[in-house]
Amino acid sequence: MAQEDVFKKIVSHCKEYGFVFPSSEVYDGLGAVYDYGPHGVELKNNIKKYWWESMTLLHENVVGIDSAIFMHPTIWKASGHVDAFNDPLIDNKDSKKRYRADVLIEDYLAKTDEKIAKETEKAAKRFGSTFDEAKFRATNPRVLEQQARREAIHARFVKALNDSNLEELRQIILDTEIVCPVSGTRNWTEVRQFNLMFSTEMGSTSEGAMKIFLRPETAQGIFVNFLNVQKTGRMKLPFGIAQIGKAFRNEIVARQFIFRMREFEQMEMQFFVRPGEEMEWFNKWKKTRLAWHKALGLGDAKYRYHDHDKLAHYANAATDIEFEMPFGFKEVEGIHSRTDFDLSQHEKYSGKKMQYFDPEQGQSYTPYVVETSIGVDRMFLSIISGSYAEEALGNGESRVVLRLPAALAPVKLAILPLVKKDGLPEKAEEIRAMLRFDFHCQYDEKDSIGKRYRRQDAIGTPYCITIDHQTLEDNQVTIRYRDTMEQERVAIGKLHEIIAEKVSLKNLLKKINN
RNA sequence: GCGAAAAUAGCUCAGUUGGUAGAGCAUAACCUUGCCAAGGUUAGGGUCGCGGGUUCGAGUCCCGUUUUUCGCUCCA
Repeated sequence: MAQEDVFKKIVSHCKEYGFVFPSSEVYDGLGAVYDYGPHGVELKNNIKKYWWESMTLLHENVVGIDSAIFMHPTIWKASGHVDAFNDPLIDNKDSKKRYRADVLIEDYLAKTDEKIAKETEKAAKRFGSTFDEAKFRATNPRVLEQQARREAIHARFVKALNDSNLEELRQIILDTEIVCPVSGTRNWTEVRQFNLMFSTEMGSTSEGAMKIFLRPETAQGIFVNFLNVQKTGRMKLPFGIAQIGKAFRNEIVARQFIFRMREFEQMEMQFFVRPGEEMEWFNKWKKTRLAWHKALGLGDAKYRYHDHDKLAHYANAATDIEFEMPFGFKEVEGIHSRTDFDLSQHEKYSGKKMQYFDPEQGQSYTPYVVETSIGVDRMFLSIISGSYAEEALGNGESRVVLRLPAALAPVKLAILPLVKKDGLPEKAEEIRAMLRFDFHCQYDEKDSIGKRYRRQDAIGTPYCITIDHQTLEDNQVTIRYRDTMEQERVAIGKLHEIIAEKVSLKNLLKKINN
């Protein structure tokens, strides 16, 4: 089966079994926004719990916060998002390709520099040892002319960027006769600004309203609370702050189901370290985070690191943890060494000191930060894709099964009376009453037992408990395992202990800690 | 945002040169069976994504629009 078909089936499966629905579906949906259904929200909550406990239980020096989505607008100037999330874009009408207008002009400037350098190099060869490069550049008319032209364009470019003058950016592209690398034509559209941050207004009167942004990442809520947490929690470096929360990005292209959404949820941890020790911690967290993923047992081969060559403006090292989705290896988590960029920026913009006094070193400094940032929704998708299987059974039949890690499954066990008479439902109800406070149970007496097993397979329920006539005599039930379809007879009194051991998050957490 | 394709029941799909909307599975009720789905009877569920146009008549043809998929582009 082709990979795209598998992906389509997973999307259908998510809808059909109440994991994920398109948002506002009765109104034709809203682009790239999705809702989680009854089983979806359970799975998602379990994922978040697994992450949260791995951070806060396994690390004494990692604490949590929950910061507001609304934040002071200057935060986004300090973080660089106001600039970096505003890309001026231009399309070539012939090739239908889209480019960043500023990148096109930067490329042109770089090419001009190259030309001048080549010219100079050629001259150097001609003149040999008597060549004076500075003098050549200052006197050669061709070079002078090119240089002057370049400087003029550069000046206009910088001014246009500062003024956010989109028409001028387009005019520069026209004046420099930049052509589309693909079509080779100069048939350009207008330059348009794309703001990747959502904005709204705070304040109920129009004149008193302040434009504020919905956060495009949760990290800044941690940075601006760095000192609050450090001081009130008596935290000593190194330490981390963890947060789970919604973030919003007005993506130009948002696609591939819940992989790239406009409203999404992040689980981020910012780890504050002494300057100079960041690479050590970066490597440590790289390992720890991969172990967290692998502990789920979806298959080690489905994960890989992807180190960044081009680094973002704040980072001095960056790696993605990628998962093999049905549409290829895709980023699920990013681990970044963010240096002291964020804290320094907030110090600069707020005018407040963002430093830590290190008692051991007897001095203050701005900590460096190692970040782990994971998308809950991407994690959800990776787990569903990694668990989804269509299996042929020996008897010529087949089943669809979600091999979810037991600790994350939305329903932990199904309680099934073999027939709905002879006192079996009553006995089943007794067992349910005993287990319902500890495990998410589902009771089902409809249809044949085989059919009910398949229904549970489809939502990933790891264990089914079947009550039969013999149960009434010996107080034993059958426990049926989702993955192997094997059955075992156990005493009712032992059920709690057996299930608890199998579905506990503890066992996952122990795997990472080793 | 551009290009291409698609949209009919919860899911997967059929629907003839344009003539009053169908199947399988799923769901609900009852009967039957009882350890790996698809026995019987019955029921509910669709203004065919939405809006316009052509036509006596549109699920079907045309235009627009929304959503989805793929490619381009972007991706902290």
